[in-house]
Amino acid sequence: MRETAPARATELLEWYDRHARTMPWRVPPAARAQGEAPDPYRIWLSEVMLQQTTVAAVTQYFERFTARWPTVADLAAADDGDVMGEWAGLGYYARARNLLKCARAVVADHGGIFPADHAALLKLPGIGPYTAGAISAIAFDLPEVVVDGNVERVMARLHDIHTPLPAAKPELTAAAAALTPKARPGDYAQAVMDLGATICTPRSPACGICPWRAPCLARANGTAADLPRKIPKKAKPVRLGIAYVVQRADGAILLERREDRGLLGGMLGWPGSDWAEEAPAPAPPLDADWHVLSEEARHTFTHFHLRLAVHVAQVSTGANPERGAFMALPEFQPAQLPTVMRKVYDLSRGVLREMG
DNA sequence: GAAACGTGGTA
DNA sequence: TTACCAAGTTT
Repeated sequence: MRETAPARATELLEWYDRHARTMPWRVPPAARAQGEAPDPYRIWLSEVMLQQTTVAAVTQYFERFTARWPTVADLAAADDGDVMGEWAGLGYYARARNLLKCARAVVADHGGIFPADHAALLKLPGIGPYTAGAISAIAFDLPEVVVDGNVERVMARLHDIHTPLPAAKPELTAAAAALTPKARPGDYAQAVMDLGATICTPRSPACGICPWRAPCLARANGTAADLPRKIPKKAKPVRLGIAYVVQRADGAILLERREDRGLLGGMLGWPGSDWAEEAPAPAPPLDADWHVLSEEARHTFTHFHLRLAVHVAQVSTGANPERGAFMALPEFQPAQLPTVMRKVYDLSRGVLREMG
């Protein structure tokens, strides 16, 4: 093991001043130096969207949300279904449910003003240790230790830590705490994350142009690309199910709102079976002449692969389903469906056209 | 501590 | 095609 000089926050801040990425919610370092402060609502919204989600995916959702709901009070007053529909496609839908709960708590308990304090933020729905620190640091420039996946990777490499995650978390947090400066903590937090996203990347890190290449132990020892170590993930089982797509003669579509918990909770979807490793017996929502599509809808979730048989029927205007409710065509927006449900719809469109 | 919880991009 | 990965939180 070689020796290196310790890393310093100032080296990273100088790099950030020249290379900060542009994001719709971000106040760039030059503007911040002029005294411009970020909007805590926009920082909170972006941070919740960015949980386990890339900047590229978040940006368009962020623009739509803030155009439709410019303030936390606007969001708190929104219809639940509208918010879930706007979130559709972004994933981890508990975030959207907690987003609404949090907005309403900020209005009801904090006068519509986000608290700056880490402990107060942590009590709000959907805000955990990382997001509380990020809001406190970025929106209020408080010297919080902000540890996300980027920071864990950067610290593991800087100190050549081989302990696998998540056991390494306390060690990596301590390393991050030792580097967090009292000056410009908001810019510093964003700088480490930008570094992790653009230079100290998971695969093929660009060590040659890294502002911390001199102090980096993993760079010196040639281990950067192998860090951080992680516990291997379990294999995903396959689950099977049936989705029922029903169109009424007037064009209306049969949908149901899923329960406010668990997988895809609160989202619109097709009536259907449970999803299990055993193929389900058909249990259609109404009697009809069902057409079974030759192609299944395939989708992979966090912890299982899903194969959905798609059953399609056209019914008369007087049809009375046991489940779900008909939605008129102008109101039905496929973009408001979670991706797996949109895949089912896309497969059904050809048959629906033939029937209608 | 471990599992549940989405999706799209990339190798 | 498969597997890994991304600005985590909740139970």
